[in-house]
Amino acid sequence: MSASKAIEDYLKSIYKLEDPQLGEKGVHTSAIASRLGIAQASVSNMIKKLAEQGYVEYAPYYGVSLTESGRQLALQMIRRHRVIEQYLVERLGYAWDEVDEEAEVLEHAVSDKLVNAMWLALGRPAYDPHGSPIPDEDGQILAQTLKPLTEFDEGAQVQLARIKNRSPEELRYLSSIGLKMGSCVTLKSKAPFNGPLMIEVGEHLHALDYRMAAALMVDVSEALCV
Amino acid sequence: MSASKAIEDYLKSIYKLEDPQLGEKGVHTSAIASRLGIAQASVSNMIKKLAEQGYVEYAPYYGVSLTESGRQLALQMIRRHRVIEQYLVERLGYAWDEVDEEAEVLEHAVSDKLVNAMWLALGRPAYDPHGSPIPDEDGQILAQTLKPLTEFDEGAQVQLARIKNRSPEELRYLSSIGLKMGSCVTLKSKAPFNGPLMIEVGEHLHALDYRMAAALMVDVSEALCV
DNA sequence: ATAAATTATTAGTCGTGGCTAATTTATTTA
DNA sequence: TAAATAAATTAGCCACGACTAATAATTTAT
Repeated sequence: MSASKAIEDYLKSIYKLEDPQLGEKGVHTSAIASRLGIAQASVSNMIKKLAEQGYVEYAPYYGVSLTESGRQLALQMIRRHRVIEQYLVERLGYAWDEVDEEAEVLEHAVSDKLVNAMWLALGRPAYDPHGSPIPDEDGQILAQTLKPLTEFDEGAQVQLARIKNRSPEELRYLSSIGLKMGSCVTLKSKAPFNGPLMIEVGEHLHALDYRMAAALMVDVSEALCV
Repeated sequence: MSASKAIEDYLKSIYKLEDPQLGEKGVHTSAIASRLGIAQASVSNMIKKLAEQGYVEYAPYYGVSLTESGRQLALQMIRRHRVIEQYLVERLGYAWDEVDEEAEVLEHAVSDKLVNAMWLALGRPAYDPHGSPIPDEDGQILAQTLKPLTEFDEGAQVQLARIKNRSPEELRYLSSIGLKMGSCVTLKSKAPFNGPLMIEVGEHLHALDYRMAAALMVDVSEALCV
């Protein structure tokens, strides 16, 4: 039998939570609960089931980690999500702030065959509309060497390569100031204490909240902008 | 709250069951059970819920019939299903025998917005890959004046306009003998007692089982073939 | 080292949507 | 008309995946 929507969502969440913290510790059930917006007790129960089915390993008070089988399933869901997003933008006129909601539902409904048909129709894209890499059919995912805009020094000229986890509203705002994938951004100044950044996008100056700037991932090899 | 997958499936089934028998009687719970492949007792319970929610009217031992709201929802599901099927064939290289299974799942996952985007991308098609009419956004559906091939006399030359409810295997067989939407078919002979029909499709002669022939809907205004 | 805070678990409940078995109601048929 | 058959319902069960409330275990801070 194939995994339920709930299981798919749990595995995807665990993957995303263990991704940044490089392997050191397991993912806490509380983190999963908060990410999925459900009660901790519900997570406890589900983790037990995931462990029984071989998707995760679990040690109480230490955390959860994905097994190979769990990681494969998580990556499959991420692939589905990102291919769908890219397809909606490229072929059905969606804007980048409209695709997440739709993909969140569709990823549980599409077959592998359909995902691959979309992926091929698009010419095997490597990235989704937010610049996130699309895992290939075997779950291989491109390692990106990106840094958040906030880590650059004043005066840096960089190219926008990816936007992480922003709400539709924030994405619309970023569009409205002219930002899109590949945009050239000049970092004019950084206010202290993680304050706002002043950035230049195509002749125009904008103040950007620190947390939003931290979601803008740009290429380390600067000066791709001409 | 929006309807669950189960409710959507029930309403679609009831719609399809009450469609041919023009309004006279209600749809029996046993018919619904057999169509959905579930137990009659389960249907009894669900019908109660559907009635509470205003989707159907129900009189025990008489039958179920859709209310206006139930009919709208059913037609919305049928529209989704058929738009998806047409999109898969036209834009993603699916064959007509492969689309039903995929659409059956996707119809519960796509938004109205996505269905309309697909429909517009296709140029507002009026029919799906099997020749079934696609309801418009308001649930209006084109009345077709088609008759099954079995009702024609020997010698009739007709054009294939629609194929009803055939399995993927049967659809593949029909493809393999050269039949597709719009194909010209000459009815050479009909064996008695609902026996097989001999038909000619592009110079080739084939014997066709009566029940399969009865699923081939052709245009009443014959001789569209040249 | 003990108190406080965090983390996790257990027990018991709920809604959804299936199931079987037993029963009731209608309809046929003999 | 009575018996057989068919159709529908009720009662009681199950799995899934959520919930709250109460409890237990582990860290962290004082």
